[in-house]
Parts: sequence; structure tokens; C-alpha cells
Amino acid sequence: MTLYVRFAEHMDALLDGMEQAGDLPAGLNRKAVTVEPPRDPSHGDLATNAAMVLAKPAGTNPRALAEKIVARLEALDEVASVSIAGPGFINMTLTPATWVTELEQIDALGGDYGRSTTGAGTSVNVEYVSANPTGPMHMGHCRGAVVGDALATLLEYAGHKVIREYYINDAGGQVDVLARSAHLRYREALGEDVGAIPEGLYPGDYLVPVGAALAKEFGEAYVAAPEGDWLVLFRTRAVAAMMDMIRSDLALLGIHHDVFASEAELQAAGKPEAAEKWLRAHDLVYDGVLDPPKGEVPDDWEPVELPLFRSTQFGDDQDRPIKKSNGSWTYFGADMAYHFQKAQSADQLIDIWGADHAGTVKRIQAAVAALTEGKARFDVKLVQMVHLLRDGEPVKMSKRAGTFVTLADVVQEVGKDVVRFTMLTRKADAQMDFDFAKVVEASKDNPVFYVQYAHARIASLGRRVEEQGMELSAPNLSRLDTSELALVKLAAQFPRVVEGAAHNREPHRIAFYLNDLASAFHSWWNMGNDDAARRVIVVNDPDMTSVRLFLARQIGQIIRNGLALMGVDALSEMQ
RNA sequence: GCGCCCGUAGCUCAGCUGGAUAGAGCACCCGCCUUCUAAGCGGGUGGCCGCAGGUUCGAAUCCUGCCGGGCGCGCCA
Repeated sequence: MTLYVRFAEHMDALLDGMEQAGDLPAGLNRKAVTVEPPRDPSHGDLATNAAMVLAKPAGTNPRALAEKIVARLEALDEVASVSIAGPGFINMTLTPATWVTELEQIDALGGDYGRSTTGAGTSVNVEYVSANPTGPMHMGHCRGAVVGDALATLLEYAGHKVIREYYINDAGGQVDVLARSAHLRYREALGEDVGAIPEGLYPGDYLVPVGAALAKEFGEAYVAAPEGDWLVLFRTRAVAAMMDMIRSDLALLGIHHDVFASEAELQAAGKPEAAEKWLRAHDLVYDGVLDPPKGEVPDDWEPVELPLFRSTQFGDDQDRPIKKSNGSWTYFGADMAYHFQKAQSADQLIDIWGADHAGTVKRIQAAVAALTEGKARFDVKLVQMVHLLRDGEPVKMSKRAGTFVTLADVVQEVGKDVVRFTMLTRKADAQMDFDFAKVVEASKDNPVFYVQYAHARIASLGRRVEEQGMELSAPNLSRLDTSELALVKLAAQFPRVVEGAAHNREPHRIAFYLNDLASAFHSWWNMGNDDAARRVIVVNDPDMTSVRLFLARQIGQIIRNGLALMGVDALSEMQ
């Protein structure tokens, strides 16, 4: 059990004791009571707001209550001193031995230090990427992919059972366009001069091999055949080829999904019909006519009666059609059924979407709330746009000309680890710049480098000790000084950071924490520049070296644990 | 017109499910290399946390209304 968890329990037991002694009324809500490190380390190692939060409901004043709590805290072995400050904060300083024990915990738990069971018993389905199967992954998909994957890993580490899911949109008009584009490439592969790719078809030459494969498989059979003869067949083949390409793009980032759910299969299985039937029975779908769109009304708008879902009952500003006038399902209609299906697979659902889909969040949340009768927790996490830059200049992209920057290109240029780490250096819902020049820069301005550099320095210590043939002893950790214990204290916060990041579904917190930890480490390391006796490796003092090397290795362990959550490999050496 | 997101140092951004004197990097100024990798470290300058109310022991954080920016709005996906 890590230190912060232990102290939360100490506090709980202590308040129980006060209730029994009649120092506190029974049954007070303790939800707001926290035990956490104060922002300002000069206040001590741990602070609790218990006296301030409980004073009012207990009918006393914070000061009086604080004094009673302090008396009990002082009795704890791990606590060196306690004081009351400000409006009623209780500050504790822990004994050095307590921190030494925590450091030993890191060593004992290794890669599991920071893992928790707070999520045990709750399964989470994280759906991310879900790029349309009409071409390779481009940079527009990248951030959502990384954020979703890191979030999934984080939730697993926090004890949740996690399903990583990809929704294949293989049923809409865009895959028919794909099939036609593939048919053109198929004719091309058979020797026909198709000229420029017409407007409205996908121009990218990633479809050339698809056409070639179709030509090899079917020969001339479908060259002059009517569309009805080949559309479904070519669509199926082309989608499969696109998904292979997308899977290999994702693999470049180290991303692998557990489930690939097909929209077409969902529809073939009649899932949307089932959802509609249920919703009609509960008067949540009705036939009606929508108002014209607000703002600019399109020329071709005309009122039509359609089956509408009453999303306004759940906070949406308009009811939403689930079918088109031609009888086929709208994207929303199918998506609704899809989310209902997912809700059977897990207790909680998370979707990672691009911010350009923000407008559709309410309707799908409404649908999930309706279909699961409010039982499934469902969050949509919006990921903001990434602006691609090269030396500060925007990278020009044109989807129409097919000149978008592919994910594979970027990974090839800067590497998986740089892409993943950089994507996690901002809150997901804040826009970010991705500058090819800056993300590979070897300076402290670049957190990817800075954190890796700290880890490489730690790794170099082991090599140096070996080179020098130094005989190490069992570390006597009571020799750690104040500055070294400060490093231990920061390392000991890792489990809290993980828990907070998982709870708030904010993987970027890991990146910021690692940057802080690396900074503290570099600072400690540099003390050796002023005074050789403060280096980790002290040439004539193997005992001191053992102690500091032990500390350094635990810092390295935390960095590896954090990087692993982000899907980034730790480097032992910078090039 | 409506919805969502954002507004914190000159710039780019953190701020731990409300806590004590609001932080980091860059930029600018001053220091530290016959090096356990200085690819780094230390110090300094710099803030009505967009504005105005409200909630409470306490607000950058929660609520309301404005102002400013981004994204989106259809039977598209």
C-alpha cells in the first residue's frame, strides 16, 4: 500500500476514534476530507482540511476541532510533527524513515508501483480512432489515436477491465465512393487509360494496388459490367484493404484494438430496427417533420416526414432523424444502435472524437441514456485540432488534391515515441501545434527529450559503476539527505498522479508529472557539478554511491512506469 | 440565430474532481563546464487568472450574464 492511500485510511480511522470518544458527532459526511501534499512544500509533507470541512457540521470551530485531530495525528509513528496553520489546515511532516520505506516500496513493486485497484469491478469500453475506411491514416486522426490509447492503458493500470474498440464506418455513402474509386483503378490496372481521377472519387494512389489486386482476382469480368454487379463486392474488398492499411498505420504507433465493430454487420444483423422498435414502444421515436435548419437555409430544403428520436427530452435542441427519406439509416440511427450494443459489453463507455463532431455529442448521449435507461455512464472526450508546422510555418494540406500528411510519414520522420509523447503534452481539449523542427529538438524546451535525457543519465550510472569496477554495498538509506528525500517525495506522488489522471480521464497529466520529475532529477544531478562529493558516483565512497544509485534507479523506474502509460519507450542512451 | 470548447506572464501552456503567497518552458538579464553526457543547472525581471455579479470558512477552479477567439450546425459521415 502506498503512502497516500495509507494516510487516507489513517485519517478515517482517526475520525472513527474521535466519534467513539465523543469528540465528533457520528455520521458526518467525510467526502470532502482530503489528505494530500500541500502545494507549498514548506508547509510540510501532508496537509488535511478535515478541521475546516467538519467544523461547521460538527457545530464547533475549526481551531478547536483541529487541536483534537492534531493530538491523535501526533501519536502516529510515521508522523514527525504536526501544526495548525491558516484557516485551520493541519500540516504534517513525516519522519525520514517513512520516506525511506516508500522508496523501498518503489524498488519492491517496480513496474507495478502506481498500479491501483480503484477501478476494479468496473469495465470500460474505449472507442477511439474509428477513421473512415477510405484511405490511410493522416495526422488529423493521430491525436485521438494516441489519447485514446494512452487513456485505455491508464484505465487498465487503475484496475479497470478495458476494451479497446474501433468502429468501422463501412455502410455509408463514402464506402460506395471508395468502391467506385477502386473500380476505376481496377480498369486502370487492366491497361485502360483512365486519365485524371474525376471529381467526387478518391484520388489517392493508395488505391492503385487495390485496383491491381482486383484485376488479378477477377480479370476483365467487371470492366464493363453495370455497377450493381460489382459495387458490393468491390466495396467489401476495398474496405478490407483500407482496414489492413489502417491497422498497419496504427501498429506504427504501437496501437492495437481488441474489437473492430462493423457498421455494415450491425445493420445486417437488424440492430437499428431493434432499437427503433424499442424506442417507439417507449414513445421516444415518432414520425414528424423537422424545422428548417437555423442560420443559412439550404436551397434544396423541403419538409419531409421522418422517424425522429426525441433527443430534446434529454437536453438536445432538436429531435434527430434516425432514417433518411429513402428508408436507409442515418449515421445517427446506426450509431445509436451501435452504442446500445457497446453498452452491453462494458459498464462505462468512452468515445474519443475530433472536436469537429462536438455538435453531435448531445444526441448520442441522449440516445444512450434512453436505451440504457440512464444506467450506462457514457462520456465523449473531444480532441482538438493539431496544427502542423515546420519551423513555425504551417504545413499546407489539401484533401482534394490528396496531399494530406499521412501518419506513416510523420512517424517515419520523427519516430513513434516523439509523436506519442508530444500528443500528450497538452490537455486533449486544447488546440496544439506540432512543429516538426521543435519536437525533435534536443533541448529542455522539448519535454520528450528532457524526460528521455533524465532516464538516459540514470542508465549511464550503472554503466559507469561497472566500468570503474566499483564494489557496491547494500544501501544504507538513512544516509539520504534533505534534497534527496525531496526527490523521494516527488517520486512518491506518482500513484496519486496516476489515480487523478485515470479518474479525470486526462492522460496528459502523466506527461507533465514526468517533466517535473525529470526537472527535479536534473537539478539533483547538477549538484555534482559544484561539489564532486555530491555526485551519485563518489569515487572513494562506494557506500554513498550505493545509496544514491539506489535512489537514482527508483527515479528511473518511475520514469519508465510513466512512459509505459504513455506508450513511449524509455531510452538508456541518447544518440 | 443555436450548441460545444477555449480565454492564466510578452509567447506556448500547467494548475492535482474549491485550499494557504497562482506555476513551468521560451524570450530578456546575471551566474556555473580541465563534465558521473553543461543536450544541463542556479538566480532575476515579468500576472485586476477576459469583464461583472453570485454560491462559502475559502473561487483561476462551481453557477449566472456579458465580451473576445476556435469548431460545428442539413435526410453528410
